Amino acid sequence: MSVRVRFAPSPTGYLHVGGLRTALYNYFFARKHKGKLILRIEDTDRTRFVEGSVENLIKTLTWAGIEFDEGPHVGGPFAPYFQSQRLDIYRKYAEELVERGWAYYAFDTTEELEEARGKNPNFEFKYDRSSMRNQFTLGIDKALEMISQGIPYVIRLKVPEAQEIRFYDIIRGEIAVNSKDVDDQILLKSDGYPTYHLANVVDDHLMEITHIIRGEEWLPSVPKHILLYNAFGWEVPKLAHLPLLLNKDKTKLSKRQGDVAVEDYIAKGYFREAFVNFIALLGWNPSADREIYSIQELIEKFELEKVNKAGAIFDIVKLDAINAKYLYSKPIDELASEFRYWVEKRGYNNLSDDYLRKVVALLRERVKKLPDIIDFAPYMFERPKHFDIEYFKKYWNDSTKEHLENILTLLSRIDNFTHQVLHDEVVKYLEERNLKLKEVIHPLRLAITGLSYGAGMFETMEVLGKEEVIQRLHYFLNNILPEIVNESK
RNA sequence: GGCGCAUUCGUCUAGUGGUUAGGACACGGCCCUCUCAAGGCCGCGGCAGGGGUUCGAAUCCCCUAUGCGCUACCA
Repeated sequence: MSVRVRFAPSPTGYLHVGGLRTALYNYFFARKHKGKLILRIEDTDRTRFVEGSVENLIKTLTWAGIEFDEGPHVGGPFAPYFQSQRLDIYRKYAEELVERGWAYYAFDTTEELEEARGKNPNFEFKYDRSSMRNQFTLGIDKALEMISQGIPYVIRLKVPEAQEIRFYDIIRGEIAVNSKDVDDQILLKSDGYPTYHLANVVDDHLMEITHIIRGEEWLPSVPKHILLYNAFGWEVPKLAHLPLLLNKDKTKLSKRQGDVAVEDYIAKGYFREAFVNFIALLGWNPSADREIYSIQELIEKFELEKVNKAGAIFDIVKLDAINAKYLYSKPIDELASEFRYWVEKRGYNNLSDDYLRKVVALLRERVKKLPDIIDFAPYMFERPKHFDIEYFKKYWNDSTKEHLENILTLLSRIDNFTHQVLHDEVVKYLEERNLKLKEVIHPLRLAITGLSYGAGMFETMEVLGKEEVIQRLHYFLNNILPEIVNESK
């Protein structure tokens, strides 16, 4: 039997990083086993629907490199997979359950339920079939009459009194729950929409899903699903409940404690390969001593059996480290063209491809993300406005000004403005006076960049170019230096 | 409260009865060095606790603790 798996998000806004990982594992599993990956939109809660989120979801999933075989915008025998467009199907199955005695009509209003719940503080509420308003207490004739009169009703699952429900989870092994702890779950809401449980079971069966790979938060509801599969006489798909992604404080990863939308990380400038790589390794690891994998390798190595049981904390420091590894190893040309996007976003237009290539080549080892280069080395994009006064104090002495002036003259005579030539000429100048490079290189850095850190100074000057370097030195000596001398007193 | 799941360095993890418990990130030190990085070397640091089973347990069983999840006409 060929593998068929699905990713079934709710269109409530954006793609959550936990959702991305679930999607990724489903994708890996499908590709590895040459199966199909289906996208199904679980939009059965009309109150939570956010306009445009489906498009957003698909866009982000595509960014991550996930391709679907069936579902919205893909086509296929079941397309479009919007649960909101399949209401009649769920209703039909819910009615069938009622007819066969596995479910029943109930008429309790929200207020009545709230009141009943109020009597049982601390979440001890369990729907009491024998005292609430439903077809058993009212009588089936009365119930049908009420329905025909248009009185709102729901269909609830008739959970057996005390029956042990066992199931096997690929990641967690054997799990047993007693049905006495399972509530009479609503299957069909009064607005005619199904709840997750019904829609999910019906669709997974109809769409011939072989493996359900989803988050651990669904584990407690598996018994309800098993009951449904049994009631319909359907085979239960293989189950695999993924460990949760956690905040630093080990609670379920959520907003308010950092960014949880994949789009936020795209906006920050993480590479898709790095982000996917990082997310994929949260809860699963193909080996002991490696952490950089291409999507193709992740697919080849993926094994559900090796997925961890415990939740994993989403640590952005590790993400930065992985992103940096990609930054150091990607081809310069690719980086440069991507860098143009970030640079122009900051308003720096008219920079040549060649210049961007050089800037990236020089600075990528010093930052974690491509756009970070702009903040790390702003002097590559505009002349420094601020000068680090502490840095000035540390390396400046009485003869420094004279040396800088001499070096300025020296530089203006160099035609082959490469870092090697610059280095040799400056060192020669210093050696003639028995001076060390560090006595002048720092003031030079301050004058040209304003900062105390950055790439090699000669390399930096080469990239900036002769004209720019000379102008900056001039400007510094004439306009800035008197100011800082004053200031540092 | 009930039910369920989980627990290896700070973090991500390797490990499936015999290992000096391995790696990566972070952190600290050294080297390199014009600064900042990168890189190299070294270091710090862990099997939640208690009982068993066994010649032998991070690995198997039980209990405890802790954490998390679920407990909606939300998914």
